[in-house]
Amino acid sequence: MSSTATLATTAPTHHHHHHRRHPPSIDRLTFLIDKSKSINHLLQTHALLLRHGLHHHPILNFKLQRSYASFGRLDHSVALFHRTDNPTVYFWTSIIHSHAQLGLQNLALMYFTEMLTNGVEPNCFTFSAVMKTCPLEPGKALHSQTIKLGFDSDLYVRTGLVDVYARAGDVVSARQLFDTMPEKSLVSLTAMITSYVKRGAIEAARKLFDGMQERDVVCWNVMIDGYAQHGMPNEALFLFRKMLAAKFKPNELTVLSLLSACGQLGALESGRWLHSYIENNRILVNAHVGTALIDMYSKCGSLEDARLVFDRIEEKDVVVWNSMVVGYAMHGFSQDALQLFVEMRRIGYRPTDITFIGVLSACAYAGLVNKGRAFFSSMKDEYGIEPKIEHYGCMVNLLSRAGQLEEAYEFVKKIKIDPDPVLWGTLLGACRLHGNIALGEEIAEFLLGQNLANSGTYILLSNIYATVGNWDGVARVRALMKSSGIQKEPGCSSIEVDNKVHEFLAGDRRNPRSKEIYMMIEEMNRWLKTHGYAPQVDTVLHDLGDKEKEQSLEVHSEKLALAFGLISTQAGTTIKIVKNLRVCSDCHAVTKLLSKITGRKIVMRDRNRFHHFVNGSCSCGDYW
DNA sequence: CTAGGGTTAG
Repeated sequence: MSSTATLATTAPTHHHHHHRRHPPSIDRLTFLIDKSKSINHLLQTHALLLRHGLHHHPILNFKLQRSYASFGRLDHSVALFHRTDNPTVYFWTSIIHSHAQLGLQNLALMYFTEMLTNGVEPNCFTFSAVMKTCPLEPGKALHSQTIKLGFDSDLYVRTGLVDVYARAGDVVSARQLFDTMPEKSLVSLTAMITSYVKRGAIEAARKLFDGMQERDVVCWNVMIDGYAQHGMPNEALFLFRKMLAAKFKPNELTVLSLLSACGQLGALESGRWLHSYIENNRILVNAHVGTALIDMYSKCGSLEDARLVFDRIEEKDVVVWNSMVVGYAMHGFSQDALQLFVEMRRIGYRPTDITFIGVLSACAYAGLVNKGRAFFSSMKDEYGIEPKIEHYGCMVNLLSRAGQLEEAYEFVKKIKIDPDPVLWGTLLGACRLHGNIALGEEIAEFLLGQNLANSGTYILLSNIYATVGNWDGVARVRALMKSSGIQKEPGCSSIEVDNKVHEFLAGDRRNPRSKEIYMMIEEMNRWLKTHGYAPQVDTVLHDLGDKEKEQSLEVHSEKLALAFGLISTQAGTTIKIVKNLRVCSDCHAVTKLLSKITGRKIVMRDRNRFHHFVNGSCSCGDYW
């Protein structure tokens, strides 16, 4: 007994030495390679092979190469391949697969071509490997080759082809290949669903999904993520509940999609629930999950939680840092954002274009014009990052917030990229804030002439006129909108109570507690009146009398959500509201006052930023 | 030896 024990605990090198004259069997070596737990294990087995002169054995060599690749050591894998004379089709396929897996598509294709040049016949496995992440053009060439060789009906090859066309956005060809498949599988169905989801054809995707005979976690993830990525976050959460009810076990990718959905909804309670789900189910909070959590907490208005997650992520990458910097910035906590930026550089992270989105918006919110300008030039000069339209957007914000509207305009005109509607919208918004009619009209006219105007353009222009009391202008815009059939995008505010997200449109009466909500609105109006508040009827676009205008303001979606928050949460609780558009100025003023009257902290997320209303004032400093 | 799923943004 004791001698057996000694043998088992002997170091591997000794063990091998002991067997020098009796080389380990091929089976034993195969086992060692396949069961390697670490790269070191593998290196030891490799040494063993060399010692016994077995390194030319085709199967062992092939398995060794595959194992190196799976540990992310493509360098070893490639070296081994190049040392092999006349590699078999298996070996070629494996080296192609290893490159494709890591997204090295050009190299994968290069090996494929080389293989053909060497007179080695590809098989179904080879085609399946090389098609992975292959672009459309070479994909089409592969397609005809498979037809010539009679492989195109093979389940795996065909699924690969569906995926090639799907990834290239050619959903028609993908569907045709899919429909004519001799046999379909869960995977091919998922590939087709993915194709629809990528184009935003969620209905079509859902139809296929609903018709599936069997499902697995991947297809659930694709469908849930489809909703999350296409502005239907509530549906994503809804489908997730179905997934749990159907007893499927969510994984890391599931929670990533759902955290994004919670962030979009501002659904803090659901987000917290997911966070505990992650912890209870041993899903590792790696950089990906960590980023998603930080983003969710920031967008749900809880920066404290975002920071806690940030501090606890062991292996932070630049994306993790970015999400925290951006989180601080969008809440207007500029100093924290900039401090974190300094810290990340000190540790040695290289900022990316996203980092500068955070840094520049932080400067804009804090009015740090010169600092922002300096960051903007350092982007290119110091870090070699070409500014994108988004960065110009930040600069326009920065300059116009500081009142340097003309300079912002000049800035936009000098941009080499074509300015887009969002950028012009930012500038137009600045004109509203500074009551600069002349520039506002110039921009709006330009946009109308270029056919770049959207409903936001009209609304902003009208708001500019309203700011300076130019009612003729307001009326003109209204007429223009009417004649060109432009509809205002409906404002929608949501609030999460008891794990459920409640959405409100203006004048909405769909909520079961509607009656109480409108009673609360009346109560709010009485409070406001006592405090001498006069509704900003002038900002109302519609052709209505003052009384009606007042009434239309009273039922803005923000106010309905706020009233619902007041009647359905404990006194003293922070109320968190998410709005799809910018906050209207009447609602902003009302919310400020109500934060004082009710003693509640109110956090409102609008399309661009957060407003923290506390005791009668807002963190945006009335500039948004 | 094979096929399908992902994080930060004006």
